Amino acid sequence: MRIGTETSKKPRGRPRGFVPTEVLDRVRVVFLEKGFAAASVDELAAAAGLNRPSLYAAFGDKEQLYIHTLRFYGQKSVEGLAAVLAGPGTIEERLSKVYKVAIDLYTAPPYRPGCMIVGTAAVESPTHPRIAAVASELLAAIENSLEQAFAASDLAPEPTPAARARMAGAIMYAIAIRARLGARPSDLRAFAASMVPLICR
Amino acid sequence: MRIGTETSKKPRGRPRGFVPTEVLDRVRVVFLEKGFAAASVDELAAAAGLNRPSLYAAFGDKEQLYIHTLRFYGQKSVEGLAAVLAGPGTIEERLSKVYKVAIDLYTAPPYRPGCMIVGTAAVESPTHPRIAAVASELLAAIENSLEQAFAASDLAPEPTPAARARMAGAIMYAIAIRARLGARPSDLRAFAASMVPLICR
DNA sequence: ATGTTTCTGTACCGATCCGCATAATTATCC
DNA sequence: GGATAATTATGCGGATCGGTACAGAAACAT
Repeated sequence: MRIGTETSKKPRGRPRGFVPTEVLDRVRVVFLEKGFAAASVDELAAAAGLNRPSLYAAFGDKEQLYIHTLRFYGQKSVEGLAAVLAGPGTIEERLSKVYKVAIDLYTAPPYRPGCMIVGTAAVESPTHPRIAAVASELLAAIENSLEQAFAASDLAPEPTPAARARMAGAIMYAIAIRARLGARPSDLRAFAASMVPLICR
Repeated sequence: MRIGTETSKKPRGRPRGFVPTEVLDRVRVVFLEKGFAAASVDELAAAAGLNRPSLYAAFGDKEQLYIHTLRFYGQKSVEGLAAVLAGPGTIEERLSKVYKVAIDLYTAPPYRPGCMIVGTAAVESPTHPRIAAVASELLAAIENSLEQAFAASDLAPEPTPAARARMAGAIMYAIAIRARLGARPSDLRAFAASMVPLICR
């Protein structure tokens, strides 16, 4: 099995008929809607546009495919978060932007899927420790990125940047859960707007 | 099918060999560990100590059994929350007690299961709207209970009790998620301890 | 005792599950 | 062109899935 996302120069045999990152992007949609356990490999292969053996050859079994997808999703999310936090404006404005972007993604029709980590990875943790480890890493990366932004801001030293980051993260997870349970985007925006000043006070 | 938890006086035929609430309590353990999709009816029946047909006759299909279990779990959780909030002490002390009780439940070995609503119901929401509805009701009840406690406290009118309740709820959901991902109880206690003064400020 | 009603237990159903064995296909290397 | 290497496509296979039919068992009513 070749690593799913590597890009070596000239492979020996027949070339792939697909782009691994595109496959992960299509598979993500299914995992995000149904979760790991309820998503069948048949559905995943159909969504990816290839057959089961190709999926297995490229990414391993269902758990490994899910982990590849989760890492792919999580890495892009963390990068997007860092990009917004590194942008212009006060820390309040940037945090508001973070929540705005997140709410748009989390409430995208027709699934209102929330966040893949909070919404689908958490449930598998007790029975799939490798999934739990990846999800924990990603949440730590998110909160680390938030902490750096707070540390670089001109907010009061108390609460500490770490405490603010954990709080901001908690609000994000709450948004993700409520989105997945069907909350309206307007309610989530109001929720975020009411929390930002409390985090940045 | 008789309603699972009713307690009529004198049923006509052969009496049940089980107590519905005890069955729900045993089934809850399996659902809490594996989630709805990954828990098989065979496992559930074995954990409950009865056969599949008896489960179906008493509670309906797997989704209805899960909903019965979720309501049973959620109602007891809401009652426990209200009891702690109605107890003695300042609002800070009572909120700390709420988190302490929650952390103990959420990190109970060997599964560190977190909360059934956040940890297992959320993932099914896009594909099982009835589960989503029940989960939303329960979260609303939790936040409503918190809001009443804040409204009855002597905290400053700003932030509003509703905002404090949503924030306190968000912290609780974050604790549940981190517990299910394997966080250590001591870290969760430190997290809760750092958040209580921010909520009650 | 007889009949009625309800629950229990066995056994089965078709469908779906995940993973792979095998063979055909398509590329590079010599 | 021939050999090698990697991917694709077909299809199977054992297991498990959720749900139920049916007959036996245990209570009440009369």
